[in-house]
Amino acid sequence: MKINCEAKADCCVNKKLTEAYVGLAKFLRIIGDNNRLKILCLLKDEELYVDELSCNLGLAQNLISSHLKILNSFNLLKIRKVGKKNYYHTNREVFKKYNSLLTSFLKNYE
Amino acid sequence: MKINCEAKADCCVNKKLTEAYVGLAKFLRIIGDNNRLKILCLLKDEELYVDELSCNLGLAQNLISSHLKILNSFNLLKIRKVGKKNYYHTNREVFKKYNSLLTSFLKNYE
DNA sequence: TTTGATTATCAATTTATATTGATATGATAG
DNA sequence: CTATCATATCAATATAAATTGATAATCAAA
Repeated sequence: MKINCEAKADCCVNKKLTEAYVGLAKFLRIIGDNNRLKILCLLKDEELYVDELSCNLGLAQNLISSHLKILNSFNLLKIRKVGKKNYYHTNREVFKKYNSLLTSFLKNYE
Repeated sequence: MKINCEAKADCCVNKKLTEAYVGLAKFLRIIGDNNRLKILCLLKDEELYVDELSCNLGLAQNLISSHLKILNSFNLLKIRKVGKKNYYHTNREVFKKYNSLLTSFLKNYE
């Protein structure tokens, strides 16, 4: 027996909505990594440069660097360059945006 | 020059906290998939059985089934079996738990 | 203007995850 | 029972992402 799928749900057909979900999924995967979560945690209320992150997390410098690049690719971070050092801190506006998107998604399940 | 890492941040040493973050990261990856987000979206306020999900999303039955298994592995869903059909709906308590964990994490960045 | 410090990049590898095709399982009606 | 519907499983493949090792780029001080 065939199922009637004529009336598809909004989240499957609404262009705006599906695009928002693609962005949301991407955001979730970007912060859904143990090492990136730790990086973000360290950057919670101070800015740190790469070697400090590397040292604190016990992870190779290039690994930290590549995770920072990934976080940066989503504009989750900002850099302040001082001499040789690159100080990273969080980009609160972008977090705010995805936080509210996520909140409105998750509140449907509470 | 060596960096002093004696005083590591809480999120790097606190056992309870780091474990919570491992769970959080896992949760984020589990819902951070486009198809699983769509499934959750469809299950927002009704229960559906596998073929309905498959039909609505235009995805193969076994693919839906495996995504449901993944969501289920994290207790995000509940099943109600009626005859041959398995109706899935969301497990609100678990969402609530991770939602609050996530909220308290993200609020640091607003 | 070379040296050391700091960070980024890159190719190679490993690990994780998603998808597909085929098949098995379980339930129900006849 | 047997046929069919609904779902799950499984091996194989494909895709994506993380990690490593080596090296390049960048900057500042000596």
